[in-house]
Amino acid sequence: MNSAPDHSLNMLVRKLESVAPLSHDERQAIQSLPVMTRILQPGQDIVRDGGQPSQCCLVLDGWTARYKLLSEGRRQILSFHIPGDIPDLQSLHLAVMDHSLCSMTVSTVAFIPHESLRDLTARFPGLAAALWRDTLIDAAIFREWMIGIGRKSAHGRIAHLFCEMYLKLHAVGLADHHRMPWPLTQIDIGDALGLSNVHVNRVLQNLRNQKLIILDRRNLTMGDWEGLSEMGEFDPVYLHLERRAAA
Amino acid sequence: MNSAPDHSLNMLVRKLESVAPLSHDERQAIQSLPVMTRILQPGQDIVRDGGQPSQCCLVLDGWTARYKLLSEGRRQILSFHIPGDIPDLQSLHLAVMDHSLCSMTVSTVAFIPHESLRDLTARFPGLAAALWRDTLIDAAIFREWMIGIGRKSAHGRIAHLFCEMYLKLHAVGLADHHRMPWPLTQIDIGDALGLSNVHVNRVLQNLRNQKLIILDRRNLTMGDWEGLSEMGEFDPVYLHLERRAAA
DNA sequence: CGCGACCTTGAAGAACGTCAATGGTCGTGG
DNA sequence: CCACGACCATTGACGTTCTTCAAGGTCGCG
Repeated sequence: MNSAPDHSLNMLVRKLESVAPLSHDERQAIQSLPVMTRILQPGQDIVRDGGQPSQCCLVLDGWTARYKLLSEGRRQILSFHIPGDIPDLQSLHLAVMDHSLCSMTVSTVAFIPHESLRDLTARFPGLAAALWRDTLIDAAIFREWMIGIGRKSAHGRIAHLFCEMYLKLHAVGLADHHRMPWPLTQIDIGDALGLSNVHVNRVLQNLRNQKLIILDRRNLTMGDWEGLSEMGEFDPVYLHLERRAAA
Repeated sequence: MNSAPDHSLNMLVRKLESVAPLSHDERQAIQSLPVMTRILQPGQDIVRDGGQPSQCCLVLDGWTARYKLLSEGRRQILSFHIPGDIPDLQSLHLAVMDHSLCSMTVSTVAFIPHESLRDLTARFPGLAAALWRDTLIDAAIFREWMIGIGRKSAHGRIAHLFCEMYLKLHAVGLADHHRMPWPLTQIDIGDALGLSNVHVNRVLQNLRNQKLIILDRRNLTMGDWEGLSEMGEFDPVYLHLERRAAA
């Protein structure tokens, strides 16, 4: 148990500041949240479907994913999360988990007790609004995925996922020059987009042949942003990344 | 403009009370929110993709839906909403709409200014939490739809939708005895579940032949709840309908 | 009566899934 | 250094679910 005021919470401060300016007190209150940090191996469950967690999980390093298992080994991945995200923030107000959360890579996560977060949101309505907003963006991303899975071709879905993850990573300084780390397997991509791994493989080869992407050694370079975002009908409005309007 | 304390806001009081007990002051504060009521014809847009609404919409009567249009006339319906829902509550914290909202039937809706809601949530953290929770359930339903569209057969998806809508309607007293109003066309169902209307038609016929449903004159009877929920792998946990634990 | 919206039906085809086998890569341990 | 195993990518053949297109048919309503 590590309750020292280390800098793991700076990540949260920066995240929330990216959408709304924080007062000194608010910043202070976040910094003094109790946290417990853990390092996870790939594929480890953090919270499980049906569980009733008493803490939230802030991702400090690595990729995590929410998913749900169905009969006969089918799996649907619901979202990918990168440093700065709180993938199970909904558990603050929904007692029982309706899906699982796991690490996709070696990850570092910080756990924050619900109790502390509830206290924080009661004392600072502005922070409550900021966290609420965060879960709303989450929901917007779910909607966008639904649109892809429901109405786009495999090519479109994959191109869209690349565009989305690039912008998310770029926003926290983890990608640049249309190049990003890509730790996901083709099975993972398929489970996220409702496709078989075989079909993902074929589409990826096709994208490579078209020079739209270069994908090797867990790194992805987008050779043609315009082409990919058109293919995926990608419009970043749903990510609600606008810089704060008021300084 | 109708700011009289009519009973349209009772619907909201009841909704929020179904998850958390409200204090007298909180109830009072809700009741005195300013509202403007409107009656809509089927298929009318309430808020449009790209818009920046300054009010939220409480459904008093009828069904509404959120949707997004893509190129070549493709449409993905993202959710259906029934009386008591606030389908665009996310606009309180996300300035620009990333999808549209429209009426599916003749509907009555009440508009509540963002300003008033923001004031309400700043004064009553408990109400903020209750509304927040409402948007979290929304997100849980998105996730569940994603699972269906991504990993279930057409039969499973349709059966699941029937189960979900029945429980939602039942919870607000609009359905009983496994019978409910069903105002949606087969095209609507297809656009919600990522299917063509032709295929929806064939699956519905099959469900009828199996005596799983009776569907006529915009009324749906579920002949075999067990069969349908098994077919749709339906587990209502994600609806988070649990009655309040504390009295 | 006629129109529009919806449902139904058939036939053909595309996109994607399943199954099964092969090969590549990487870390581990002998 | 090499052998091994685990996991992942790749390939081919084949099936199936679902889509598309096109043509009626039904029903309610002005």
